[in-house]
Amino acid sequence: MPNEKGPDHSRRKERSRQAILAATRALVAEEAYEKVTVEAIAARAGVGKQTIYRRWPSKSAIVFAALLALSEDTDGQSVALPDTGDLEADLKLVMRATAEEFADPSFDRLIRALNTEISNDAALAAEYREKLVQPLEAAKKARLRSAQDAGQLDADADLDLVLEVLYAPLFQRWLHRSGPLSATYADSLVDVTLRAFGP
Amino acid sequence: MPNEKGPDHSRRKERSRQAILAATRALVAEEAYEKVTVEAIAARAGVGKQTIYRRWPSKSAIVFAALLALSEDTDGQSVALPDTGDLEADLKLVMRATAEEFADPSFDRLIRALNTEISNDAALAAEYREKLVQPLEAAKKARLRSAQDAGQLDADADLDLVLEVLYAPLFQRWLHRSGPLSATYADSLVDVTLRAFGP
Amino acid sequence: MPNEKGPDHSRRKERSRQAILAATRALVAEEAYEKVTVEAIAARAGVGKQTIYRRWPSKSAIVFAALLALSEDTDGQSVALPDTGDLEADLKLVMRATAEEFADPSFDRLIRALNTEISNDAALAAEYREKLVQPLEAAKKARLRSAQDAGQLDADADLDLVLEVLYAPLFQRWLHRSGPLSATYADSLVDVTLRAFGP
Amino acid sequence: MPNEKGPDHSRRKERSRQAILAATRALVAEEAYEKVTVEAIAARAGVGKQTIYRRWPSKSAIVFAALLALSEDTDGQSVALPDTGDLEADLKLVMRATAEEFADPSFDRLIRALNTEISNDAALAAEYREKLVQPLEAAKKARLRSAQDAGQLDADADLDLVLEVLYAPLFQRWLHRSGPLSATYADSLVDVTLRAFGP
DNA sequence: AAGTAAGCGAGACGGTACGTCATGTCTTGCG
DNA sequence: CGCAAGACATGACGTACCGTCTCGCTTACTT
Repeated sequence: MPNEKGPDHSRRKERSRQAILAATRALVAEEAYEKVTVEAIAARAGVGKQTIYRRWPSKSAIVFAALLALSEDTDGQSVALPDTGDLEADLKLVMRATAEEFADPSFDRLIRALNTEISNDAALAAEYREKLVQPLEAAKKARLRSAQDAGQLDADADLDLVLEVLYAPLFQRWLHRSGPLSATYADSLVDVTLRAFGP
Repeated sequence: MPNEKGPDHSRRKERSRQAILAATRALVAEEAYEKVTVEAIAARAGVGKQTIYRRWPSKSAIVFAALLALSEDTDGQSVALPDTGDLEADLKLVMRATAEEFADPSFDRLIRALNTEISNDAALAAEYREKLVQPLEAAKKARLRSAQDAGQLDADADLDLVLEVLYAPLFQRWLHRSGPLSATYADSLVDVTLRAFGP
Repeated sequence: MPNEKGPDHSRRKERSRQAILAATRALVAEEAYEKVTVEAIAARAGVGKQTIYRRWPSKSAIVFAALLALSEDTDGQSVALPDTGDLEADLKLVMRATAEEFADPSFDRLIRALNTEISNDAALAAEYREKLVQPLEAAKKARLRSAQDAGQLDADADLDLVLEVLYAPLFQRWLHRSGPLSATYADSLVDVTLRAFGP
Repeated sequence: MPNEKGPDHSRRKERSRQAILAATRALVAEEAYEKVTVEAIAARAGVGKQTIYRRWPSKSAIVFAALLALSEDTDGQSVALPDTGDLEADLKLVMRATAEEFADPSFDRLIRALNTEISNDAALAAEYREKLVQPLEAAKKARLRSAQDAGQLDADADLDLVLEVLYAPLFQRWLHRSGPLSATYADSLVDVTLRAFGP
């Protein structure tokens, strides 16, 4: 039995909440992050500033929640990676898709904003890891473990390390804009990883 | 030919320039980056705000210049990596040193500030690559090329890719605080890289 | 003819009404008027804000109603001034009492609040005159008329003017804090008035 | 020798100060006082809000300063009342002028605002008395003293009281809108006063 | 005694203005 | 003449109230 004293305003709450998160995503996607103001979010969402500050303590937290909500929508489906039995093919598929994703300008701005926030706020970083990264990593590790069982990957390999070798170069290239995120590049990361951790 | 009309104010200029950069480094090292204000820098440096804005167009640029100046001081010495002939040993030495560096809190804040700026400003990112990253990468590649000549590394390996596999995982761990930056970890990155790109 | 559909909730209505007016008086008496908020009144009265706005259109109106209610309680008794036959003695009694009243701090704040409102809102001023001032003035004029009949006051005197000469100096001194509201002062106002309007 | 360390920015200061005071007077004259916002004053004056808050702590203080400045402009000339030797004629002239002044709508709003402030802030009231009221009262008393010397006024009369009897009824009528401020009314106040305090 | 509907407390909401803070520009007089 | 000092216009911040709007719950009357 829930211990809720007051009346239930959940319908209004939910409506304004969604309006705020949608407005935030729209603004972050279309402008530089520092130019996104809480006032602009409120105006775009058709909401008073106080309604925002009642729920979130800072712009970081709003942006974070906005992105979090985005992925929570698609939770059920996306947590499993393809497993055709061919590890190399499966990984290349995923890595090419990831590389393409980073190339989308509005996605780019969203993720840069997110990275800026979590880089400068350890608490947000922890929440980010727990809610977004870990579920995804669990799915990836499941695929790798299946590959280990099939003898396509060193059975003793540290899967965290495998994932880092696979993804970190792509991430760093994107963050520092230090090179093209081509399909070829995605493929070579898979090749390198398999050479390093192959049986 | 220098302008010989007036007195030589270059000494004052240089003195105030150094004071500003030092004050910036001190402030960025001791506080969260967003809390560092131009006014605080001016006050700490004993300088008028206009003297800062006359030289740099934005806070990003000041911070960037402050860090740039830091590494320019040690340019001559640091551009060469050790080359004992033992690639694995040399790399482990360097990687362990790098991992330790990231653990220093004031260095941590400086580099996080820098990363935030270059992640959100492509022009700064380009300058950063040109002035700081490329000289360092050139030195690293020189060491790798020496290893290729010695037959310790695949002669066809893409050295940019080698460097990414070596450094990007460490960088990502630090940025996202997703794991310890231990000597053991530094060593395994070298091991992985050598397995992937060994002859 | 009353609407006979529903039950009569007048008891609840009356109770909350009184609670609101009492809370308003208490707050206005104990704090600066601008710091009295509708929210505070509602909280103090243990009442929802809507219950207030259902009855009154503005804070002014509430405060006004609160003071109005205060004097309506004592209506029956207070509308007659003493008439001992000695005009001077009677007026001095009343004027001294008035002067003392203004000295009471909580009364002071209430009346200042009221004056602020009616000074800036002509409609409220009209209502104030009709409901509070005129009954009182009627009583005062009755006493003066009795004095005229007794030959103690010029039979042609404009009684409105007499009352102004008698009361306005006291009121202005209080409003502008431009001098003490002593019994001596009250007495001299009576003396002046009688000299001006005596037979 | 003044103890002023920094450079003298008095020209800019004075320009913005005058702009603020003028804008304040304009706004208070054209709208209800509660609807005058600091933001509107700043906008109208072409000035930042901070420039206002750097000088004055509250809206009251600005409005007060604005009105104060208004009368300080005309200080030199206005401090003397006419003295033709005919007290009654001189006073009627002044009282009629005063009554007319109160009828001007923009003056009305300004003075109502001022009265609201000084009624609710004792410190402001004191400053108001010192800077505006007392010089004026001194001038009025000088005229009355001249009348005493000429035997047109009781030599023992308390001049403060005389002034109150003369002006307070007019002021109260205006504040409470309790009657017309006609020339006839102005005249009767003079008549009453002379009857009360005549020789 | 149970049913019913008006009124209520609670408090979230869209807004407006507040007073503060940092930015980047402009001005003045000192050194 | 260049600089420190700092005032300035601008614009976002986060807070406080405003007056409006639901939401169950309470209450007083009806059946």
